[in-house]
Amino acid sequence: MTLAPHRPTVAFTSLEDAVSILRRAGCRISAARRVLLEALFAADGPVSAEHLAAGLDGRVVSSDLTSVYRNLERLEELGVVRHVHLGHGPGLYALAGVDREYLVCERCHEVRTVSRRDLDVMRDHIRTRFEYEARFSHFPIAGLCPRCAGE
Amino acid sequence: MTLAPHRPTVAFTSLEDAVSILRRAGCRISAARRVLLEALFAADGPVSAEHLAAGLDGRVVSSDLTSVYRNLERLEELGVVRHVHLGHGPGLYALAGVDREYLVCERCHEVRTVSRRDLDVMRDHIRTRFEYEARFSHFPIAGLCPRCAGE
DNA sequence: ATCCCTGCAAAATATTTGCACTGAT
DNA sequence: ATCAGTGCAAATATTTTGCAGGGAT
Repeated sequence: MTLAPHRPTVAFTSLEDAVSILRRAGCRISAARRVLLEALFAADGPVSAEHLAAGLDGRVVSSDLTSVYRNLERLEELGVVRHVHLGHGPGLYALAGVDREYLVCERCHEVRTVSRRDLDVMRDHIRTRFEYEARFSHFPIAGLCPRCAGE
Repeated sequence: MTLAPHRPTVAFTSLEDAVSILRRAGCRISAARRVLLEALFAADGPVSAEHLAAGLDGRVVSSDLTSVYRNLERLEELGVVRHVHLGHGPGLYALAGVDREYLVCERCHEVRTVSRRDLDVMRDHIRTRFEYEARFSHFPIAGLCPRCAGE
């Protein structure tokens, strides 16, 4: 039972920046990799490997699922990609650079996006209280959204 | 992609209390169910369905995995059982009554158990800031433990 | 020319469903 | 006697691994 290892996020904003990171790491720039990066840049939220491989419903070219998994793993090692578990479905992947963390309602499954800064108070508290460096980008904060909490 | 619905936890301390809850819900008390409850009471932490079905390494009698899954689901609906995702492995089940929440290190995979009260400040903060009723019993707080944070 | 990476197939892991039978009520 | 629940088999969902061939360097 492994968790995604905590990787430092590398700064990059364009697809070509991401390509440079791959090059610097000694990776080859295959068509499959470029397409995957295109898909990740085109996605507007965290998406499953399956969805990425399918080409985000035709928005980008589709590709082989196994390669998508392998390349997501590689990109995650390089700090270019992250994945989050928003529920019981497949892991959802996104560019590591995006400043988003998540609150998920366990009743209506609404996903609320907040910026990293919004959870800094919590991280500070956990650091002080437990000496833990909390990361809310792999598991969301689950609970009840305002509407569901009020029944 | 579903999350475990947020169920109120019922108060119970003994196996017979749990059996009563099942009875009150109109459930039959089969051997499989009694054995599963025995296993849950015997477990000293969250355990996988597989481990429960295998009889916790011989500590209780083993049973059929499918029935274990079905009964865990039922017990979870009744608020007797909860499951938590401590990493990428199978979901881990425990009696809902136990006062435990988890911090998990993403580097060394150490699992630190804290009591619900220890995370109340966080819950209060999230309630005030986001109007969310956070629950840390389904997803742990992931991050880096003191040792791994210090490299 | 090298060998990293691909794409297919197959395996592995985790969980759910179908179905005929059995045992709790 | 009823029918909820069981236990087996099979299906499903997600992810990983093996391997032969192909493309980036």
